[in-house]
Amino acid sequence: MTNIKEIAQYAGVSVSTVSRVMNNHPYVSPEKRKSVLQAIDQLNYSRNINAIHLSKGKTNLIGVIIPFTNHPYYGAIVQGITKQANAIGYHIVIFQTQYEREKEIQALNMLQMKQLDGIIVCSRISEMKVLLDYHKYGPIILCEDTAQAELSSISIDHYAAFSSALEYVVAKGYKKIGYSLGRKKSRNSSLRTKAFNDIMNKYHLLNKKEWLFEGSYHIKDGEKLFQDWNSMIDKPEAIIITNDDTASGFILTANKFGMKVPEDVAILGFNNDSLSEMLDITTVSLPLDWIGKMAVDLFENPEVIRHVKLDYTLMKRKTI
Amino acid sequence: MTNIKEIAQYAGVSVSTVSRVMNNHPYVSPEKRKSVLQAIDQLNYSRNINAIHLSKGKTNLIGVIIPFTNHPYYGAIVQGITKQANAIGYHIVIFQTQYEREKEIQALNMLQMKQLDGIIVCSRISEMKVLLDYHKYGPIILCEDTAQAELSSISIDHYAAFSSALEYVVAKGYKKIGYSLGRKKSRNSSLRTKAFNDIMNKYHLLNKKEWLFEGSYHIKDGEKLFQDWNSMIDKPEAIIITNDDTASGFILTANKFGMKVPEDVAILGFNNDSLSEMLDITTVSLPLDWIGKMAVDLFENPEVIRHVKLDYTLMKRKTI
DNA sequence: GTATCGTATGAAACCCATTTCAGAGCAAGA
DNA sequence: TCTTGCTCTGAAATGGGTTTCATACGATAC
Repeated sequence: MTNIKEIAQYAGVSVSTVSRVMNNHPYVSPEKRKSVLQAIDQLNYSRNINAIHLSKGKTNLIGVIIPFTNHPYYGAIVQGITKQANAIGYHIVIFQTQYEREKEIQALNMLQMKQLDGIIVCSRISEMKVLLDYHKYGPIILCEDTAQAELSSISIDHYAAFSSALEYVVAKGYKKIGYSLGRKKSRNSSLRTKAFNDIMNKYHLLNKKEWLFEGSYHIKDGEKLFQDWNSMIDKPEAIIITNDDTASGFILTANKFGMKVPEDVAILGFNNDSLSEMLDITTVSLPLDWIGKMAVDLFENPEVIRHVKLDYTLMKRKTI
Repeated sequence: MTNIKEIAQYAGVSVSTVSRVMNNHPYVSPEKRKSVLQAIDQLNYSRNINAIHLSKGKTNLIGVIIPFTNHPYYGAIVQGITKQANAIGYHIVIFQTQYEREKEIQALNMLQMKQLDGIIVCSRISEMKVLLDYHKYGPIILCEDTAQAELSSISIDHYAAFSSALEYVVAKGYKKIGYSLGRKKSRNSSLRTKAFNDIMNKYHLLNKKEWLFEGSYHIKDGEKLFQDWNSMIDKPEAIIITNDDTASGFILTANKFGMKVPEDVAILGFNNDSLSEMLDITTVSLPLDWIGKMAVDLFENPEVIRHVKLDYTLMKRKTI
């Protein structure tokens, strides 16, 4: 591998001059620039970026922590992140945790060791104080509803979004209402739970423990959700399902069993996936690609800690 | 930031010894090891990985080139890659090209500049010779059916898979058969086209140009596909659709228009997504996560150029 | 005529670890 | 007693850039 020294020799200049040419610095005479360029071409030189990283102390790499790659919710966020990151000259390293804490720590360690310039946490496992601990090594952006003074965040107001969804269900006249979540203990989930409890109290509606369903991630989970619901003696008449994938699985399974939505059970989903559009699922549209874009924006301005909230939209369709 | 030198000083040893401790080399006396460990703890030291990368000449990073992140096909492959890569101590950098050549070149340049130890190309844009050009900088693994002597590859035998799908359609008695592709000019597509032409010739069936549909990627494309099909005067009675996402979009749209599958039009998909299972779509199951896993295996053994072919399975369900 | 400023250039310091090489000390085998 | 051979250690070379600092020169300002 030829290096900058050889180029300097070949071109009859100093390494500084070569470096200046490579980085488009001014103050290089046209003749020297030309001979450097020639040397680069002749010797087929390309810089060793690891040396640059070492020297500059940055890598133009952002770590992205997600639980799954093959999921529309995270796929959409990652899409948004990638686009914006590319736009500002960054690339992203994917950390697929499958909710294993260790994988998340790996990413944080890479921040500490300077392999990453920053981290975007789409779904968190560790406690907040662990993240705060690592924040000194570089910006950590949270995609969750938080008010941490030290960490910027970008999120949807899940409390409000869920509330408005539930208000809509109530307004439609449903009284026996259930809901489903992914992980019970995630930040988003707890906000939704709070919203659910508050609204149900407000209208003095029955809030049955069994009508909270867990483990809704993928389309297949919707199948299980239907079976759980179907095996109940006292069934909720409407279910707010945490994402459209699971909602779709529920509805398609229901149809197989000869049941109709919303006649037999009303469904309201989240995310406004293209699948939900196809199935005419009433859902709360979340601007996922914007979350990604904004996360990168926040990363770019680490001096200013901000908590950005994005808007949601209720898409009224035909499942409730 | 404290560095290895400071640790050495603090612990009263040489940097070599510190390095030995960090890398678990033998031949360090227990006392020195202990004092180094203490120093590390005291000064809260962590290695600068960029220096390690520079020194070792590798980064434990694999680039992955895909067109989209939010797509089940690539999501599944990436899932497989990530898992296996993690297992051998690697991380992956995503290059989402959206079929822009420039993005692909970016990845190749990062290989050249040693930011990546290798590249897995899930969907290629550039001509083969471009890739061959960069192969000298590190292993490039192709996820496509190729016989390149210099590059390892992992693929499904798309010719055989498509052929057997088509044979099945023919055996079901269909004579007017169409098919859809993503990009017409991709390697996989051309294999499918060849298979289509061969089989149609074999059975002396009509091979109409208009019955080849393009641009099938996402579920929404299925909607358009249906409309295209529906507006035809002379319609094919069966369509082999290049992926389950598009097939699902087609079927759901058809249902909205009051048409039934397979009564009004028979559909056969590819990939065996969970959505296809839900919708009972007859499809060709492709082991996508295995593609990912095998790609990493091939990357790991760059001395041996291999062309691995994985098996497919026809999932007979209810849309044909 | 002199002070000042912008352009141009190279030497050297700096970023930070790994790894080779040489040598020291000590124990076991001949 | 002498030779191997193993354990342990540090100096120095190596990987390859960026950037600061000092300096030189020509041109403009006063």
